[in-house]
Amino acid sequence: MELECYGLESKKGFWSSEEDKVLTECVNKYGTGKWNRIPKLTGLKRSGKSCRLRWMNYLSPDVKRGDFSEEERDLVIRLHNLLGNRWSLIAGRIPGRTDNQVKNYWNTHLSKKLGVNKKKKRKVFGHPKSIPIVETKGNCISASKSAVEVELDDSLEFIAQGHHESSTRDLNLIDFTSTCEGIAADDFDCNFSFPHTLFDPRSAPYSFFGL
DNA sequence: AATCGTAGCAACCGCCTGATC
DNA sequence: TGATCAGGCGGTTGCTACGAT
Repeated sequence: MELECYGLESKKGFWSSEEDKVLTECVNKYGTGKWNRIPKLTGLKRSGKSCRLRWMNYLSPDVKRGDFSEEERDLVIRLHNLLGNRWSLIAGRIPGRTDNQVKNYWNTHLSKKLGVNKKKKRKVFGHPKSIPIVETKGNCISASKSAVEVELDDSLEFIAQGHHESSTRDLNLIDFTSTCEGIAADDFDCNFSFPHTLFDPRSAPYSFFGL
C-alpha cells in the first residue's frame, strides 16, 4: 500500500541526514521487515520500498563502504562469469557488499574494462526464489525442466562444454558424470553427479564455482 | 573561468514470487 | 483457489562530481 493511498505525499530523490537518522532509529527499535509500516511509524514521506532500499544499500551496519578491493574485484569477475547478472547471488558471496554496489561496480568499472557487451536477459536458474532444490538419484542429482525453468547461460555453457562428451542428447538427457560442474540444458532434463543430497546454487561451496 | 562530456552511484521503476486471506 | 499485498530482484534513470577543452 503506497503512501498516496493514505493521502500522504511521497517524497523521492536523495535522502537527507535527518531522514537517515529517523529510519535508523526506527529499524533499531522495530527491526527490519514490515517496511510499509515504517512511513506510518515515523512520519517519513517515503514508501516502504524506498525505506528498505535505503537501509539495505546504505544505512545497514553490515554494508561496507568504499572502493572494492582487488580480491573483491576478482570475486565479482569470477562470479559474474559463472552466474551472469545475478547481482544478489553475487553480492551474497561478497561480505559487506550489496547487490546494488556489485551491479554498479560491474556496470561502471568492469564491463567496459572487460569488454563485456550487454546481452539480452537470460535466465539461468529462473527467478532466484525458484532456484531448483533438485533431487538425488543415488549420488546423481537430477532436475527436470518441468520442475524448474532452466536455460543455459553462456557461462554455464562454458562449464558444460567440457562434459559434452558424456552427454546423451538422443535420450533427452545430459549426463555430467565426472564432476559437479554440470548444471542444465535448454531442452533436456539434466543429470549431474554431486556428493550433496540437495543442491542449491545459493549455498553451493566456492569450489563449485571454481573459486 | 565557463562550458561540455562523462563516470560513478544512489534511487526509482516495473516485474515477479511467496505469503496470507 | 483466486485475489491481494509485501518484499525482493534486475534494469534503468538522473543527479553530482570531476576532468577535458
